[in-house]
Amino acid sequence: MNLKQIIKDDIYNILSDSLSREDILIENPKDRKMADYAVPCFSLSKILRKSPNDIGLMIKENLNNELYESVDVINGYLNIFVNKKKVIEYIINKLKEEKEEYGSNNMGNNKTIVMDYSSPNIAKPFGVGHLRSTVIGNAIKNISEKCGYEVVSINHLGDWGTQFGKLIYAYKEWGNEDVVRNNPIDELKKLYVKFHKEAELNPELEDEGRAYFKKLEDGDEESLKIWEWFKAESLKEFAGTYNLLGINKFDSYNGEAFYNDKMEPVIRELDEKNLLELSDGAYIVRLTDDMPPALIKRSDGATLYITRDLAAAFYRKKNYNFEEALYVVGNEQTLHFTQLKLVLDKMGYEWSKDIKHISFGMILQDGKKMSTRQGKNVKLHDVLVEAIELANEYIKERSPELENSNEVARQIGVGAVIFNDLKNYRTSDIEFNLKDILKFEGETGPYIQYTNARINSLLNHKQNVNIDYNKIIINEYTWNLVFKLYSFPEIIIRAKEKYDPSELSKYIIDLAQDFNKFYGNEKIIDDDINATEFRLVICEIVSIVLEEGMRILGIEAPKQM
RNA sequence: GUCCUGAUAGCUCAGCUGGAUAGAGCAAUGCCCUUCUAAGGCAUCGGUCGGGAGUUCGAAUCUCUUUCAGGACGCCA
Repeated sequence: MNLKQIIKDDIYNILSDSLSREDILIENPKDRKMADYAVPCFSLSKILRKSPNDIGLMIKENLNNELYESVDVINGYLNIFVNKKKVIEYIINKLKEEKEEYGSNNMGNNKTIVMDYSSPNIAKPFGVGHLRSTVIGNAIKNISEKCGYEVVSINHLGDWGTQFGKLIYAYKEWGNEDVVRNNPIDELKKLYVKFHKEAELNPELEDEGRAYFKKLEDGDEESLKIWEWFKAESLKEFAGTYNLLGINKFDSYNGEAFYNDKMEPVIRELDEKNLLELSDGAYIVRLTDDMPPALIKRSDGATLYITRDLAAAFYRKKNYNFEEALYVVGNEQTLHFTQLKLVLDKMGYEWSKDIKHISFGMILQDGKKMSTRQGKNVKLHDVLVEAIELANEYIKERSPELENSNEVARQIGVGAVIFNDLKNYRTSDIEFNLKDILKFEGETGPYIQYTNARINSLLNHKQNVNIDYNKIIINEYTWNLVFKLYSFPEIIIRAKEKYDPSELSKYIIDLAQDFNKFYGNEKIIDDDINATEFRLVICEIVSIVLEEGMRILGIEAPKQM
């Protein structure tokens, strides 16, 4: 049952002579007291040459469907209230039948999406910056799967490139094996920061860094050994952070280094297609006039970011035959991905259009970009630990006898951090603010978790008797809440189309708010068994959608808290 | 300098393809736990939607212009 579609069809049947289906708009009114659905008649007024009110009245008189409870015409709007009992009964039955499958669709059946996300840089701390890619990517993966897509998740580790040349140089110059072994990531970060500090005074160091990367690419044994060591330490440390986050399953961890032996054929093909051009000793591909060319090979012969990404794109197309390839990478890399697509397009691959840069806003500090080079990046692990500690304090104070409180504290603390990152529009920059992240009240992850835990405790009173819908009285709170559930499938589709988890987060917050209004203004359990059961069934189906929404967002749902 | 984003309440942000009195959360103030989890609910306070012009029945939303902030801009990723 698609109410909007039904309304559209009904109106179309009344007016069909003079207009097309697309001319009929169905809106969700801002003020729910106005209507369940509103049809503005202003644009129809031009086509039909009648006043909006007359059109509304004309539709109203011919509208005849038991699904509508009442129809009014006000200020040029046709306001429709649907038959609440019918819709509620429909939603309850649907959710009881489909359970967590509710909201799924099959738009992606037999289609594969390859997703490149998280992708932290080896030998650097896992910072809050990479949290965004991880969390947004994970949510989009779940949303896509909900839409029937096969998703291949790739953690494209930043484990290759000039930065390792710099790091190896810094380690050999200033590093100490024992010190690094004791506390690898922090020490490597110090070395990395020191390198850039020194390089500011002595720019020749940049050349040293490049030279070491070139050595690495040429297979220099000592450099490779150091690199492998750094990589292993990093992965060890990252695993801890991923486990805390609860996002730790990727189909592939093939990072940039994986494509080391897969770039030559790409370069050859570019050459064969006469796209390669020598410029200042480097190989470039010219794109459009108003865009800098893509640098394929440095003048010393070493490869670059885009070279590896080209090789990766071919590898993925060949191995996964993707419908879409999503790159969940920050805003600041827009130019890189525009260039990547253009190069593929110039090579004649029409699937370049399926490559999509899912960009997101940066995490700012004092209004500016956080920079690892300056040592400013905040470690995600520390933030998570702090959030979990705070959750523990809440638990000690409010539910001291809670079992497995450590695990619940982890779920809550992490839920707060994840939700904080997902609640805003994907492309907006976020100011890093520990105070906001550590807020457990209001529009937060813990608010949603708390709402669901509350429902869970109510459900102990359920008796599983059949509901007599004829005896049901539906008030404003009940109707708003159930009607909200009705729009969940649309929200999933919108989140997929926009590649934006915030569509879902906003919905889930709304739903939790509607539930808490319902809960706060209504006594759920009373002497009337039929009414009590009805309210409990509503609680039950709300919980199904809340939990499914949280699962998609990557937030765990403790049963008690 | 060129290009791209953005600017909505004291703060953080919503506002779907232009549509009915611009909405939440936080902060502030006042209520509500002898009744289902107060991480909650209710109420009050708070806005010339950065400025200016235009498009039209109608603009926070579209166009132009201007100011401010951030980002990107060949050998980093």
